[in-house]
Amino acid sequence: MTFSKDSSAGYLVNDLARRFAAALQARIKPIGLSTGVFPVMVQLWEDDGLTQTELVRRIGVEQATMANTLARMQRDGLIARHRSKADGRVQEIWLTDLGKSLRGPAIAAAESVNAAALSGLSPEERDQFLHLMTKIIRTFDEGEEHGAGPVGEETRQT
Amino acid sequence: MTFSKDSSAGYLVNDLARRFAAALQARIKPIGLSTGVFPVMVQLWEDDGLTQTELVRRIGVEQATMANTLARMQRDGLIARHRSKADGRVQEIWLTDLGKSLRGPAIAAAESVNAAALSGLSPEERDQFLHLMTKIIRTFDEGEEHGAGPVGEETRQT
DNA sequence: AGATTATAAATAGCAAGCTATGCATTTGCC
DNA sequence: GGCAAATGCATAGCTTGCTATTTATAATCT
Repeated sequence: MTFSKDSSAGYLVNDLARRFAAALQARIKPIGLSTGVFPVMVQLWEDDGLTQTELVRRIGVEQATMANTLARMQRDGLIARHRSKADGRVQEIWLTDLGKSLRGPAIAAAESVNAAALSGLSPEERDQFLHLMTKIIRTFDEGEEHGAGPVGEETRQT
Repeated sequence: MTFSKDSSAGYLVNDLARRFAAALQARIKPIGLSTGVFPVMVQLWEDDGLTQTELVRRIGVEQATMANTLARMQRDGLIARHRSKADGRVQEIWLTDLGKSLRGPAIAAAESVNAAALSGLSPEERDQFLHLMTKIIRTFDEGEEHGAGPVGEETRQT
């Protein structure tokens, strides 16, 4: 019984993710961004002044990961954090002028990566691909809902 | 102009990879394995005694990443490293008895993750999905061949 | 043979993900 | 009003990836 990496969805997804990340990194590093920072910027370009909790909710990363990412972003002059007057626990995240200015080139870079990566597929295949991924993500989400469903943890049938 | 994460291939692939990794981690952690170690084990179960360079070639991770992963694997008693007599620079990587013993459960875990993740797709859709990923990976590879092709670096058209 | 070049592996240092834990503030309840 | 529970962030410490550099051993080229 051989485990073939070329027919394992998990293996291929992981491989693909690393390639996408490397390609994006190559294109946005010159303008001072990185892959971890990118999704946060996307949200802030959409809605500036979000709280950390809201960013966590939208991006789906752990709170601690977000805290660290925001710290690097502040260090690099992309954002500023201001304590909320309404609630002393909350930090509001605001883009700096620098951060705002990167929107155009950054989005162009990401779209160019997507376009290049999918350039070997027909338009129908591209739709199929996005559709299948969305469907699989939904399956994962369902697993979580009913507390450890099919994807979460092994359904023990001892 | 809005960048929608739900229609960005890169965004979805990254999301999916994290979910696959988390699901695999949940299943193999109990037997003492982790996601980074898994691909190395798969190769060694196939061909024990490989060199680090050969593992790097087969798995497609950087040499430094492999060196660190192997160090952890040795620390955790999964492998042993022996200097080659033929070439004093080379380290041969051999599974310990513990390492060998994990093959069955580990592969079962990985296959169960794949099955669960794809459980919402029809058999045709699953084939499609694997096929599309393979095709995209090939596109990335072509990019590298002719030194910075479409996916590697931006074709500058100033 | 000796100097240079090439190759195998290790190490340093960073990013980005995770879990677990701690600290401060707010909310809710009596 | 005051205390317990909840909430928002930060910190510690780990894995897994990366680039760049260093060290040791072979190979190659006069």
